[in-house]
Amino acid sequence: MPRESAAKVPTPSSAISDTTLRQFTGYGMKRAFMVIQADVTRTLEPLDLRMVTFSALAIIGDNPGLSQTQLAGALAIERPNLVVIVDELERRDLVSRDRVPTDRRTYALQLTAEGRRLLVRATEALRTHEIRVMHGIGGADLATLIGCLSQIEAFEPGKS
Amino acid sequence: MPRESAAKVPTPSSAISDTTLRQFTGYGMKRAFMVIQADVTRTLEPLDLRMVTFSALAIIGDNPGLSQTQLAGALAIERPNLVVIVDELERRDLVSRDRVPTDRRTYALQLTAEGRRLLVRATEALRTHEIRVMHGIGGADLATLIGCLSQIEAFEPGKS
DNA sequence: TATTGTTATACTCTATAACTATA
DNA sequence: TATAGTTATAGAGTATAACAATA
Repeated sequence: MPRESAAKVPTPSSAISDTTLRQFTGYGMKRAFMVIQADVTRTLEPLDLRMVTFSALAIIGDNPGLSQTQLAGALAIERPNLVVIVDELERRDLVSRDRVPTDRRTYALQLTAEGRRLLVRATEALRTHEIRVMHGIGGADLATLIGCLSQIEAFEPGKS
Repeated sequence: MPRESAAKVPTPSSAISDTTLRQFTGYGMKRAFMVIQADVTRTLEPLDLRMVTFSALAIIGDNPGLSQTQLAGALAIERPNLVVIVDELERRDLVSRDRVPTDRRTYALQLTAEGRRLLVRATEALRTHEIRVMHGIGGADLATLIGCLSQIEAFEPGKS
């Protein structure tokens, strides 16, 4: 890949090199994730959902009755920030906050019927879109990709 | 994976399921990227660099003389937000803003000698850390991973 | 008229401390 | 005393409009 112009001259028009960053898989992950994120945002927009509100619905759907602290942990966000999210979902009648008799400090979160319907619609829309994004990737490669991601996610700074 | 408790009872202690989200490769990418991001942040901290300031140094190093508009494009951030970043790098004497005689509106960005030294140190530190994070992934799988990421990055909403 | 860098500003996300009510 | 949810607030990060200098 020869340099066409002398050193210290700005690259002709807009062909900027990122060779140094490209050596890092983490950089490729960021670039790829930005594409996915943009597609997810676009897909959820007509349903008036953001990535985090969709994720909240999905986690509540998988764990009916869980507490806000547990949900915050699953979403990896701070409890204070979760409050406004659950506020919005409750206001839109997608989620209910039910008092727990055995511990009146906590709420048991549930999807409402409308919450369940919206979760199903959003999940199907995202599945369709993800297939398009991953379209060029073969089945075996996709399995390898998922395995690699799990491996990375399992990394702990302390070990090794 | 049988449910141990009756429906609508909070999950015992803290074993929250994310089955619905796990079907999406994008979710796995986000989780994996969060781990990488945390490691990168920790690695760059002693060098007083953030992800974005390191990336700026790397792009300037690969494209000496480029303009701030070009750098903003390469980093995918808005021009106004880049100004404060370049301000900081210039104040720390890592980057120079040189006037271009042929177009006195633009600056030609260059790494200083100290900027080059810091870039090398940071790149080596990150390389070591990335090897640890990717440690469990075989060579062939890593190549597949990188290929998949490129494929995803190349996705365009319009096509297909 | 268009573009580069800049300022001001606003909006979202995220993070922390402190409060209340319960345990 | 400790915990769940909440409030207030501050700090990042990100986005847009508008300006001065220059083309």
